[in-house]
Amino acid sequence: MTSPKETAPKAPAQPPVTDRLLQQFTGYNLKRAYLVIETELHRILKDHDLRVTSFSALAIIVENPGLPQTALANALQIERSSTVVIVDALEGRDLIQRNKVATDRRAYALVATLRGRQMFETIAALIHMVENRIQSGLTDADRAVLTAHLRSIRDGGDTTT
Amino acid sequence: MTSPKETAPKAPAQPPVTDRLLQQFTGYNLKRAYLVIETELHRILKDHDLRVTSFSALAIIVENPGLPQTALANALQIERSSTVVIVDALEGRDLIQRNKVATDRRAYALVATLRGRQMFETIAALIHMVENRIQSGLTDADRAVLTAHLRSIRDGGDTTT
DNA sequence: TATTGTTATACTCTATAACTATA
DNA sequence: TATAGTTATAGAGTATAACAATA
Repeated sequence: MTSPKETAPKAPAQPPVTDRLLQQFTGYNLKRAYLVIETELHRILKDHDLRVTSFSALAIIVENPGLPQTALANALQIERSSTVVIVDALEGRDLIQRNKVATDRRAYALVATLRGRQMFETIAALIHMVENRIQSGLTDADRAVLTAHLRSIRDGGDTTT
Repeated sequence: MTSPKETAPKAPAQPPVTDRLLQQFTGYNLKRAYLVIETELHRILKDHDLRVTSFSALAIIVENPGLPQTALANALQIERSSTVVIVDALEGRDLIQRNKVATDRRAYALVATLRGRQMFETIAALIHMVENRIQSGLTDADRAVLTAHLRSIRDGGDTTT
């Protein structure tokens, strides 16, 4: 394998260079499949001036009204200090509010505004549409099998359901 | 749904906040499954002081000896100027070389050194092991189905093979 | 005039550490 | 003493723009 053809012919400029090896990996196929959805996700979020982290924050706040910033940081797996910027931005756009907590005057209770909930619902619907379109080549049975397999990989083997 | 329980109880600090919605998406399951492999990949690469982009660059150069930096930039989907830093680092560690091109004195022909090829092979073997371990819960048939499904998603529906 | 590689610079995202006000 | 949120700062990674050498 890998015959030493050290001499390069010309090398076209477009997308010629595919790395054969990486394509063998399931991880690579997984990534490529995920990238299809991620790209669509980015496109949708861009229309609403959100990045993935901001949208995740919004989603978490919508689904967990009243949580403090530290819990948000844990959920997003980022540092507390980094949430400040994100929360600032969401608050500045009137998508969420920092409410006072009666029992602990250090903490904030984060809640989504009506506007925030509406934007979240809108985006969620768009994502669902993308999902449906992308999965149009799969039957319901296929989809179930796929989900089971992904879960199996995620959990490190097993499942087989 | 989403009853307005705007009052927050206490909010535990650990990993309590799961966003129900995101978990419905296949894209999310895809991401979680991919993250399992990506995490392992990062761990392996860290041992060799490489990041994903650096390793991709090395892989591409190993598989396409002699390609110029512009082609590498295209393959990696980054700017030409950004390849300079990456190529500098790989060259500084004697993993690749910048060779002169007789026919075009502006360009370089990038080739991996023996050391670079060996490191690449070592890492590739480690990745294969991770793949095998992670897929241990899947039969060969399962794996084939999974790959077909991933391809289907990647190509935007169809395949059904 | 266009292209290869380079440099200088700026921008985005995140982490670290130090601070404040509470607890 | 510990914790919630904040600030200032630094770092990693990448893009943009201008440049020299060559085509």
